[in-house]
Amino acid sequence: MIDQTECDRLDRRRRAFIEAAQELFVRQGYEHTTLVDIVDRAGGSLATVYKLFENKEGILKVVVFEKASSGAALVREAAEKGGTPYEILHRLAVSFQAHFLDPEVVALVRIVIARSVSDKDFARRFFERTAMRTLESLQQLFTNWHNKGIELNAPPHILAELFLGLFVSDVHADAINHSAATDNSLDRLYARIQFFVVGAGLLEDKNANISFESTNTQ
Amino acid sequence: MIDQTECDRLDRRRRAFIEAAQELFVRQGYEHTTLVDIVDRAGGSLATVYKLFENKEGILKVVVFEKASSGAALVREAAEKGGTPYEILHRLAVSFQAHFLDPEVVALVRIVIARSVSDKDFARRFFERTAMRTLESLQQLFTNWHNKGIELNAPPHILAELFLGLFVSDVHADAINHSAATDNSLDRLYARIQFFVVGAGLLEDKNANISFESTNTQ
DNA sequence: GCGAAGATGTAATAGGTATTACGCCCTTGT
DNA sequence: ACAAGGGCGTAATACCTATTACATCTTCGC
Repeated sequence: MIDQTECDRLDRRRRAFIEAAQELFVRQGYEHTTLVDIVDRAGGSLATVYKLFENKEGILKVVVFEKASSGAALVREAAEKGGTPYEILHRLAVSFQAHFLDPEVVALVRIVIARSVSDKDFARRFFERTAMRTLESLQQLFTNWHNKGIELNAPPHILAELFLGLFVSDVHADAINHSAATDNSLDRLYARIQFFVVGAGLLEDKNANISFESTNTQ
Repeated sequence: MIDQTECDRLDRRRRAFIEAAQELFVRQGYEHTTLVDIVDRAGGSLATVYKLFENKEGILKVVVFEKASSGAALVREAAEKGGTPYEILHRLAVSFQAHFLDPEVVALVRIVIARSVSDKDFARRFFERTAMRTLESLQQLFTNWHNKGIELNAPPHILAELFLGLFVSDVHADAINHSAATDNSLDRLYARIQFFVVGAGLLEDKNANISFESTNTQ
């Protein structure tokens, strides 16, 4: 009865709905997007939306949790390449910056923020699947270094929070201000990495600890 | 015709509406608060709400912008008491922490966040009245120090952003996660101040730059 | 082609809420 | 005490949208 082609057809519809919903939620917010909007954009039928997602909130959950990912993989990748803590953090920062400034990620966070305000549980689950895992893996990274005898200026969990905070705060600002007031230049990124590394006590080469004029490129 | 008592009466109503609206917006969000909810809580009449605020959005704007304040005053206060940069920043951090963790401020930010997502202009105006002014005054503080010959590891505007970010990120987290996952202990605050001061290159006493075990109190 | 399972399009339902309209009643200054 | 202006309470309007119902059309194995 239900064979592969059936599944494919439904699945294509499903994907079309999800994509349309995501696009519209991002552009107008969840509350101001109607199911008819979604159907108009995705094609198909209202009845099918209800068959697939049960109700409007169902489609939101799928949109959000199908896309949500933690940064733990990025932490692992950066660590596996080896090098000094400075080098690893530098790589990680670049990769975090790329990840967290991806417009799709910002848009996703915007949706989640809007929803979280009136739905604690939604906020909690998203937080657990993303930031909390990233935090844990960062904390592990710092703990490993500490166990190897590398001195840190603060406990690993504090450093993990601070490091992730450098990027999450930008995402929040972007999401809330619609990227109005953010400077995402490389200069800024490097200055922040430098700042973090020095603050954490992870900079072996004290020469790099220089007055800021000399870091300007003009 | 319109005398003092008239004004007082209307004004009391106005305040009651604003207070009720704030309370309800905070608890259920702007979208899920009806004008009837507000009237039920504040007393008075729907007709009066429209007379005073024109429409629903009008009352939101008044609630938000009547309460919004920048942290510039806190920066000025902390700086005027004098002392080393370390001492000033420490004072400022404590005062920022108190300000930004005030439940009323968190709640206000929550309202603004929810609204900002679907109203760029609203977000921009709020940002300009609050964070931007605080940033400017922090930047001025760091610039003054730099002009006095104090070496900084990064340009003033980067440091200002980083310092404010330490607190704003907490407010955002609180607002979004409903204070679910935040640790607001003094230990954490002090570790963060220490981190910032070291990262910025503002710590004269290098002895304080110690491994974290020795800062634990057991 | 055929028939059934299921997708589609459309229309009806149902509930909610911003906004307006209007007559009553209380406050207030004289 | 009175007249009037203005807040009060309520009901009506108008619109929007989630959800359901249903009849029709497609698809696909056979």
